[in-house]
Amino acid sequence: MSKDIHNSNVPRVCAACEARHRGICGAMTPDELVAMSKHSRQSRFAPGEALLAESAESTTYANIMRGVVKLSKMLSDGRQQLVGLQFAPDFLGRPFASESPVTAEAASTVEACRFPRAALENLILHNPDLERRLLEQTLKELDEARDWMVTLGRKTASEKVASFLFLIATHIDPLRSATMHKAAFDLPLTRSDIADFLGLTVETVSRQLTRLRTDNIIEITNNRHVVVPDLDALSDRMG
Amino acid sequence: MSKDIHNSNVPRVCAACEARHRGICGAMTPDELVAMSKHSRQSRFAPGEALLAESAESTTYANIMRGVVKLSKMLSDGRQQLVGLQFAPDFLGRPFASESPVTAEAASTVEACRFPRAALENLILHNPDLERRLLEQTLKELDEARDWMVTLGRKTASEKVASFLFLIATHIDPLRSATMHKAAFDLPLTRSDIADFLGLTVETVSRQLTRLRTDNIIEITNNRHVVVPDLDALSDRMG
DNA sequence: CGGCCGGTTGAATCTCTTCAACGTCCGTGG
DNA sequence: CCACGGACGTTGAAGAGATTCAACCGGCCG
Repeated sequence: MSKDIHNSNVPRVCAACEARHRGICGAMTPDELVAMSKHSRQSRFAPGEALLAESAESTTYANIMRGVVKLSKMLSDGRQQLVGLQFAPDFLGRPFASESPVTAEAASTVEACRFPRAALENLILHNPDLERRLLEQTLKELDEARDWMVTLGRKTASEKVASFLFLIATHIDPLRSATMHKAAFDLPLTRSDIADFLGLTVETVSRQLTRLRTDNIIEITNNRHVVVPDLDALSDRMG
Repeated sequence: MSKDIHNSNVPRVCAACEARHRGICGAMTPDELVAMSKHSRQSRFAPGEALLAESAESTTYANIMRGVVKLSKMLSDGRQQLVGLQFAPDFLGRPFASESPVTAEAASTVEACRFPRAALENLILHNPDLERRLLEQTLKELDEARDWMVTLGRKTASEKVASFLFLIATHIDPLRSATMHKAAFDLPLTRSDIADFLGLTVETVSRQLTRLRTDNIIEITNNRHVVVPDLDALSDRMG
């Protein structure tokens, strides 16, 4: 976070940004950040607001600075499936394509740094590291998607819910260490979102959550706040 | 296919290769092909043979020249999920990582062009187009994975089987045009593989196949050969 | 206050799985 | 040569897990 402390060239917004040294911005020089920040604009999205629409034209990309974004796809009859969750400092948008293959909506309140497609694509031409970062994020998303395919295709309802809670517990706080055995967080998704993520119904999700609660694997207060006293006990339920 | 016809520098194996102008090789100059072909070696894999093992060290990458490769992941108790199918001229392997996150096995007889990790990674340093191709293939795989998540999470057994047949019908023959309404092919997967791809049991797959057959959506001979007289009728069953 | 959204719980239903039997094909070995 | 065993596939009957339908609760906003 302090690599730029002696470099007054770094734009103020970037110097203060959590994501400055991560995500694609981590591959940019101070000069490049200056160039980008001229085109970029920070904006805030309320839960439910769309950042990208499935198979719709989009002329901007974004970096997530805070909050959780849900990626989803829909069948013609309205059935919906969440195909990914994104957290800071993830890059949002489909490189080199004007159409996004997915819908992206703010799950919680989201702050994002948006910039035009062309600005990034020009920068890439001169900075191969940037393309490398994009490739690496895409590979990470591919790994996550494939991991989730196993959950969707082969796990039971209770294993799915446990897997979801574990995913959130380990991703929502970028600062928490991997060795901690306890976790506490607010669920960024409604029961209905969770159901769409897991390929289940709301009722099934609700039943499995109460079961995990009565089995003392988790505590729930206010419907949204979850405490996991022992992550190992939770992961034992993931199959 | 004839772009190299006046260029005697292109290695003979590459000039004859179906994938010469596609996949990552399409981004290589004749000189680069020469350099790569010094390190590469074509090999053949029988159905069931492994090309990569999940979370195992791997020092080679490969391009698929012919056949179908299945990518899979396994849970600790043995439950298995196929997370992707790859066809010529797909690139196989995880760029910039020594461990593959998935197992890759030949489904049908596969011919592949293998080369050491280092050879490709060195080449990438001098040829950004190559990295672009890798990014594009990764994005394509990500899109496919997310499409399949919808199938796994939200479709019924019969919709899943129809979706699978449609996927094979439209991917197994690289030459068929997208406008053709009829398709005929040999299934590259056993019923058990299909079940693992769809998150179902073999019995359910078998029942849904016979149902599609008695409904005259498909014809099956020899358990493996499938004729789809009307792809539109099939896609009506995909949900 | 009334209505709506998000969530939980119960009972009935249904889809898919499980368990079991059986058929075919094919390579092996007595 | 044919009998045997195993891999692959289909079909039937019983069972389990998730869905569907319905009722209900609490909080919030107009």
